[in-house]
Amino acid sequence: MSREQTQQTAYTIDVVMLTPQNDQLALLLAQDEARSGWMLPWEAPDAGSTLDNTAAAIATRVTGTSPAWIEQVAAVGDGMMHPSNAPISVGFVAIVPMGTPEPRGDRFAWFGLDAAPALGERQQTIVRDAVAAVQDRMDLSPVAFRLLPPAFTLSELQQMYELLLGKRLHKASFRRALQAAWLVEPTDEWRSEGRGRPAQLYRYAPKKRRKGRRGVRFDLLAG
Amino acid sequence: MSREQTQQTAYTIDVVMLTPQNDQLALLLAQDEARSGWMLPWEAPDAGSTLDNTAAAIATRVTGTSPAWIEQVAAVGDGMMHPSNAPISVGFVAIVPMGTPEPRGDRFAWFGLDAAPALGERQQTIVRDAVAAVQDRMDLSPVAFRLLPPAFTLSELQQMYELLLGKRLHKASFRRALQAAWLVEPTDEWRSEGRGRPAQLYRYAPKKRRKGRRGVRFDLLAG
DNA sequence: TCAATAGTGTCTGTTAGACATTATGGA
DNA sequence: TCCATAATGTCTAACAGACACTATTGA
Repeated sequence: MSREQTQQTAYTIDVVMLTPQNDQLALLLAQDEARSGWMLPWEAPDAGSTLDNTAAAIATRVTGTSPAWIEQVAAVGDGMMHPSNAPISVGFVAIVPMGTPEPRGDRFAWFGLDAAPALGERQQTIVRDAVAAVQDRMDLSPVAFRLLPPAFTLSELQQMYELLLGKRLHKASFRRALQAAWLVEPTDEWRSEGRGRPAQLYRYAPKKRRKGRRGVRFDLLAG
Repeated sequence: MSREQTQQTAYTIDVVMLTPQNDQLALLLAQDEARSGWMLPWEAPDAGSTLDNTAAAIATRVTGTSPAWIEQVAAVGDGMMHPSNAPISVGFVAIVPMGTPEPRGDRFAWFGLDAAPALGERQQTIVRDAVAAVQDRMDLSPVAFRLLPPAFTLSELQQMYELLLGKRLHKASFRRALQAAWLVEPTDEWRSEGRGRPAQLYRYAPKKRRKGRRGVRFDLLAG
């Protein structure tokens, strides 16, 4: 993120770091001294690193821990404002385990997704696409499990899915689907959480690989 | 695609153009004189154009007609060979209506996907991702309809879907799903295609918008 | 007539979602 | 005791896929 060179850089890598916080997603932003505002952490790439490596390095350096998941979202191009003067930026989403300590210094801070300050046009686009990408690709990747401690209750797991997907799920259906997918196994521990019946703890233990979804769906096709 | 400047360009836009041809997907390649081989059509961007506009312009110029669908696939980065010396390339997929005439000159040619000559590492990655992107996003976009003439038989439509998705579909289920989605309406014309009972012609006429797919699926989650 | 393709009806297994019920703790 | 939460069972509607059957043409 150094802007020592006033030189035009070829492109930047911008990372949208998300973490569960207070039952919603929080976004990590960096201070933009030049504009006395906030921005996504970004970097001009090192020659020789792959895009993914560079993005992962940014996430790791800023949060002090490895992201649970990181994936490219899209390249966003010209005609949009960006803290750099690079003609394009490649956006990444990273999901950071909950409870990650506040990033060092006051140059970074977490913001609730709804309470985040306005960003430049290009970074705003990247954030919007990043959240959509998480929700689209969630069910192809066991991200949720890496955001939880090794032992968790099924309610916690469901809440994590709901947070990442941005919608409520049906409890019985959720558990049936979990069981059918052979993803978790029960431990012999139970946890009492205030009121109500204690919940059994489970651990992530994928056993089977299922064939992809069947059939055709014409959902949303009418456009 | 001009390589007049030996200068390093910031990035390139590479377009994977696909069209139905002989019951399989065909890929449009350009001659690479410098390497006496073939390559994806690519271009260094104009300042001021968006990525999408540049990609669409490439597709239109090369094929002489507007693509039926075009979408960004991904940016592919460092450490991979590319006809340019740009550090990254942004890949796009374009679907071109069938029956598009051969591109002008002998600098371009269509190749069946399986019969295409080997490309550089980076472009090979882009082609692989492009085909996967078509198959992933097909059911969110009415691409298939734009590849067919305004009036078509349901068998033709199904074959188009099978071609784009790369898998066989069940006839009765396909038609039921079509009907449920209110996407087509019958005309009063019929077409006799050699043997067998003539098929009724349909036209694309989306009427309803359906809610997204429901529930959670944990398919493929065990990884 | 036979072969080939279009189009439809019926059955079955699966599953999402709704709802109800039991289980088990804390207040 | 009442309340809150966990966990599970049952019912229904929707739907994918299999299969069979009818319809209508060309050879």
